[in-house]
Amino acid sequence: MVVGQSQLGKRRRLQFETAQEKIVENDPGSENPNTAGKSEILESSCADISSTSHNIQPTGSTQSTCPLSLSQNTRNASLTVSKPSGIGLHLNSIVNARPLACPLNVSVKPTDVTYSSAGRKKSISITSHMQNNMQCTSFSSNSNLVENVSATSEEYTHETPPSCPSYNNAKSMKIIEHEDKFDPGSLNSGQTGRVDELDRSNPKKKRKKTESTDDDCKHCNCKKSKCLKLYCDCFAAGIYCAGPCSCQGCFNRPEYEDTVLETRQQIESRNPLAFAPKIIHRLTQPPRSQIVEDGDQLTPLAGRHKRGCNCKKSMCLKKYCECYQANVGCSDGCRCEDCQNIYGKKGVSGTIREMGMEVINEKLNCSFDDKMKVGSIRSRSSLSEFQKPHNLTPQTPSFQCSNHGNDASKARVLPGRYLPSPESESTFYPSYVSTPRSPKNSASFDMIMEASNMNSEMVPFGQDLYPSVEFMDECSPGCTTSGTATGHLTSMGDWSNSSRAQLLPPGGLSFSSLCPRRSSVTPVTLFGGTKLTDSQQKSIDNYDDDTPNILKDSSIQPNKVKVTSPNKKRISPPRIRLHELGSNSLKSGRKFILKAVPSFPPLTSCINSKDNTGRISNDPPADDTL
DNA sequence: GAGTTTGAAACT
DNA sequence: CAGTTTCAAACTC
Repeated sequence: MVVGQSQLGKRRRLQFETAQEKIVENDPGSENPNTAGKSEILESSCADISSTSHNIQPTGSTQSTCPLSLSQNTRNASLTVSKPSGIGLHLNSIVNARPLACPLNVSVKPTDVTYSSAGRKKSISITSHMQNNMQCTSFSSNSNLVENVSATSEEYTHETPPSCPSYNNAKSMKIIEHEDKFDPGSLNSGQTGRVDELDRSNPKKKRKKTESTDDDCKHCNCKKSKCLKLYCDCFAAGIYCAGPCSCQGCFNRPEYEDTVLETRQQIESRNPLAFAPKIIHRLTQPPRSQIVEDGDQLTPLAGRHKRGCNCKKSMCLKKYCECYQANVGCSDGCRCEDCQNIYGKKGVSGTIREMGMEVINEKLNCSFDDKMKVGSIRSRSSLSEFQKPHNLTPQTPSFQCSNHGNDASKARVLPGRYLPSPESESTFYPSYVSTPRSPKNSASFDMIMEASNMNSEMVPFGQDLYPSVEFMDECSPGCTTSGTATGHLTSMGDWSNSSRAQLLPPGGLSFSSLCPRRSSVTPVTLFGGTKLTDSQQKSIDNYDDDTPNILKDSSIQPNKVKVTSPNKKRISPPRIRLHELGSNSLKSGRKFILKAVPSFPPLTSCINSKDNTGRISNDPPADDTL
């Protein structure tokens, strides 16, 4: 068993978070002499876990795993996270930080979720299963994420930075108190951890080591930015600097959460999607023609860079190129010169997009509701299914509508598009955005991404960038395989009735970072079921530029389902590729958005057929017709 | 390990 | 919006 030091650092970071809980009660400024020892213990346990737990474990498992074992007070993983009050979940942190090679599989048992009090903090006992070499669960101190996970009662692959606590919300950040006081002016982040101190002396070594071990946890080496700019990988990823970092004068630390949040807001005010994932993955398996040879492997052009690169000299063949680094091909949006990106040269990806659009047109044959439902189901199932290695095999997904006799020809064409509420989706999307550094797993991961996300090439960016309503489905207990269905997203008021409700307090998720544009389920007619106009296409390419800031903040009130008036032109993702996942992946039905879209054309084939299959039968028919 | 190159981010 | 500067990662030696 080889445990990289970076991994140790990650573990330590986990330990950090848990330790912080205790520290908060005690003396935040004093170092706990026991911490190091605990850390070591934790590391050992983690190492054991990581070395042995490569398979996804049943959600029901109550054995504590690494992160949980970090808990100082309990055997079970007791992770105290603040209950966010509408503060943003920094999904990006999860997204970007996660290496493809080490997906974090976090399963949470709803029953394990408990609230310690009515206050902001709540204690959530979670059962976390590590997959591959995941060292820690990165809940980002964001209870929402945990909540969502719990709500799903479903194990899913959560792509998070293994060791880096994200500071999605200020409240949660406060929970995280480092065991030592940090002096931004004189210390670097490495000083926070004893375990890591040994590892941090040489950032470059660390970097190489990390690369060699597929350890993609963010670790910066900032000197001047104080880790408060996007230059800083940690900051950009929405995580605190910690163990592996060798930054100097770091303010990206829990102690300075106010500063961090303020800075973040400032940056977001400039660019609402500054913290959004840069790489947008495609939903479906690309055609053979879209697969490029990558050595012995075929690397699917699983996505593309959101904004595109601007390489001048690297020819997109080095990691200077963000596209290349992300293992995605360059697209027309790139301004690179002499592009030689092995994953796809500039201009090629445009073909993908065009193809996607055609598919969209073809697939828009299901009614909106059907699509949404299917999408929800698909997404849910996709998460559950794809998280399982055996399900990562590219299979021929079947569109649910078509599977049930709902051929495109039969299905009604519903030009409308719907924007899932940010609340519902943002929590997860980042989870599926991969980082490029683990090419060896990129294929499977991309599939996951594809399963969980709309093809960026095919849908407006505002859509595919985020998980969308479907993730609400993921979280919907009623739809989960675990059968802990309780909440119904259709009525947000039902939160209290379900574990999900408990987990997703009305208090609010803030997806400002991730879903600034999503207002809610909003029927739009932008795509009308026909070919996209140039402007429409352009909007796709510039999805992140037109998001009103207010949309970001609007998501702060999660308890309210943001039912956007149809007049509001939020482009919703055409769930065209939901079929790709295959009908068998459908676990149950959920009508989360139906009430939000009251005046929509009646559902028919897709859902009904789904009901016929007995998979989606729990929901009242009324919802379907809403 | 130091220095250089590179391109994103930030600034003007 | 374009040009410039700053920055840190990637890369080279």
